[in-house]
Amino acid sequence: MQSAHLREHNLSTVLAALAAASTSAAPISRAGLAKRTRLTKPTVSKLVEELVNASLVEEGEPISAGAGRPMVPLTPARGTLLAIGLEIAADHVACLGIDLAGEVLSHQIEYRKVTASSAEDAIDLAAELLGRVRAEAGDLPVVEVVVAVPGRIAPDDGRVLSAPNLDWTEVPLVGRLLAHPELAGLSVRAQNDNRLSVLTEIDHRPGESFIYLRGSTGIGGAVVLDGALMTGTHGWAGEFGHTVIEPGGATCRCGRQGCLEAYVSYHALRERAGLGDDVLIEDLVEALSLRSDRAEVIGMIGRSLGLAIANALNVLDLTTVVLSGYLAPIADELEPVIRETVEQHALAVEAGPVLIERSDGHADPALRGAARAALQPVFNAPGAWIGRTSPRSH
Amino acid sequence: MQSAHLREHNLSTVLAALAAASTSAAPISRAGLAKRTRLTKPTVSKLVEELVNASLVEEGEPISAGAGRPMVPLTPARGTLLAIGLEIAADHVACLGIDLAGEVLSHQIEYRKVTASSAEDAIDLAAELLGRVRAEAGDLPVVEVVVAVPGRIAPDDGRVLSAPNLDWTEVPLVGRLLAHPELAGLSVRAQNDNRLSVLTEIDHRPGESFIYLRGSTGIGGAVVLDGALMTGTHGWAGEFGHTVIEPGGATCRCGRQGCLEAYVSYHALRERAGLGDDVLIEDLVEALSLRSDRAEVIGMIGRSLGLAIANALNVLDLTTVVLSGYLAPIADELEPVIRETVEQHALAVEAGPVLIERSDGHADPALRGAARAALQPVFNAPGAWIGRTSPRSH
DNA sequence: GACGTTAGTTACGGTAACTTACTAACAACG
DNA sequence: CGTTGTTAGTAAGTTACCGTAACTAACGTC
Repeated sequence: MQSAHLREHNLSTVLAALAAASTSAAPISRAGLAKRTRLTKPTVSKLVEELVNASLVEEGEPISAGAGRPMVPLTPARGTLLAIGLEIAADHVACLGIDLAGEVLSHQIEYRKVTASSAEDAIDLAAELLGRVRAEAGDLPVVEVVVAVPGRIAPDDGRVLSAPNLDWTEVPLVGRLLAHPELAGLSVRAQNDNRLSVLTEIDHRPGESFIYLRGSTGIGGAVVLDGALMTGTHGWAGEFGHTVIEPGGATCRCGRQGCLEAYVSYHALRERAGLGDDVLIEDLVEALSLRSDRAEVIGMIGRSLGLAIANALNVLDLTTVVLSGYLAPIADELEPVIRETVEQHALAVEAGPVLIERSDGHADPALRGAARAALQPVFNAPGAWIGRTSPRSH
Repeated sequence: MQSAHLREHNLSTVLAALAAASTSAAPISRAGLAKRTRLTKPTVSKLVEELVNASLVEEGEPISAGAGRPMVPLTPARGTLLAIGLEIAADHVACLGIDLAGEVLSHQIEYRKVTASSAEDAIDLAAELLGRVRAEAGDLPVVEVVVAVPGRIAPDDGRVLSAPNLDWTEVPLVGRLLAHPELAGLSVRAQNDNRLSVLTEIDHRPGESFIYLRGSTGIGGAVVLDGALMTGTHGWAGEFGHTVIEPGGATCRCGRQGCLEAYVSYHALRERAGLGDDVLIEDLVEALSLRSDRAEVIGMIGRSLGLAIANALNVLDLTTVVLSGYLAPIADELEPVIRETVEQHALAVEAGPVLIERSDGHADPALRGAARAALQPVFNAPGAWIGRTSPRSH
């Protein structure tokens, strides 16, 4: 490491510690940061001074906590930078703008059916919504734009390889977005929606390691190691949907046999429950609850998930599973079935209990996660953003 | 990061780059290190000077390569520090002492059946062999001792939880070893033998990501991400042996059903081939090759492995698989079967070919890996070893 | 033997972080 | 109401690391 990078590294450390503290609990002081980062007080003061001058951090009113001089609370600056999340889903397009503090500066959503033929329209709409968000946020400097898509994305150029839910194949999403004037000169990335959803979960479980399973159209997911999202070669790590749970079993929409999704995807469940294709994902659970064979269906879902989870836990040696999406509302019922299956097959249980937990169901975690991801460059390299913020308004 | 750590960090960087260069190809010069580490020549010179003075690095005779001043080749110092690997296996106990250059300073091995009742004897023998190694190496300062055991080890205190191959359960291995005078004051760690074997493989594939599968008594393995061994919560990540490949299938020795090991472990194969339990692991492949149903057996192994591999590849999103142990000699025959199964089930194939490769069969990779692991502290924190080496002898 | 080239060193300067010692602002106590 | 103790934050000076620029060293080539 070169000495010039040392400052950058420490700036990043301080800003990250500051953000972590202010999301979790009470804001933190310079002295507190010094303790957490193991840097000295003068060093932290200098770094904080730099961050405050650059409008990346703001000081609050001094707070007295018992004896001693009151601390000056530090928080990520509000309203100085704009991070933008976009979401393209089967029935809507949305855009969310947040600032460094995670505060929502603007939220735009349009409900519209997105299909293969309307791909261009959806992309145009996304650009338009993004334009509205930028305007409503007061034309702040934009950190980055991250687009959530329910499909597979080529890591190099942001092409959507396939998004079954949208009926998209080979859509050059990022390229098309960049062609719009609203996005001129911006940095745009696309990501799988499930992988972005998990970012919201990571915020609530800093530094933890867990498997994340999300039921939406298919079964998506992610692997989180020590608070960091595992990527894999193509950025697809944690795609549990096509884990084989029964060799030669039911045929999956992907053409393979015995995939988890052949048993517990939205479509598989809908068909099994004898429901029409007009039942929304959100209503699937409720529709199931009306049926007499509910327990049986829950049991089937639980055993299928349990097998996939057990294998994943064996390979990864983790002990925590977080259920999200339409799995979250039935997590309590699924838990005993999954637990039984996991305990039959997973090795990790030898060392202690496996935790099967429910996600703290945030509204639209994918969109929020996309915006959070768009914030990341600032925390990774604060130095690059010094001098590029809008001066504080209030 | 504190400024004092910067030096340590750069020392580590330089030493690691130096070691990497000298294992792979021709030794490297100060100028070469400067290029690789992106530090400047004067900085590298200063750091190298420190390492040379500390007897961690040694200079060779200048080598002229075309025009310009000849370079001074730098290599990790030989015979100044001792890293010790121990191995406790079903039929032998061994000890290997190497120096920073990876050169073998002493190798001791005793063939003896190790079982539950002879656990104490085996540990005594290990300590004795270690004493011989230290003596033969000339009482050099010992970096660390790492013990390879074919079983599960508690990460906190080095207890062997279970080692089916040795018939051990709950053996306080590290504690017992430390009680011997030969190991007084040394740092001792225990590790699973398969996880240590993979270190030898990592040396040959620096920075790569792959799944490692090793056939010995059971099917062990490891997951390597960007050249780093994945640990998991208990240090068991990559234990593929008990991946479920057929729910409700054959009963495994672990008591579960449908495990991979229930189909392709040494015992399972031996029984299937109708061989007695006097066939050594090393001879298993040869014994199989004499049978008329060889192709069928290979097919069964390949399909079983393929399923486990496909699921692991799906979850981890990796594209390379390395086969080792008794799987290595039949890797060429297994490859087409595994490939077919993987292509039927794994998603990664959509993005390109999955590579199924054979390990560069080193002799006794577990023991060698243990010694390599025992070397690691020096590369991680060279500063701590400055002033603690034995002065060069030759 | 002058020149170009590559390896490595020397001298110097900038910068970041640490040490020490201070001031600031409060509570508790008598 | 001052004194004392405690915690937050600042100021000044020092240390140490690394980078820059310019050098020397040791070769091959023309």
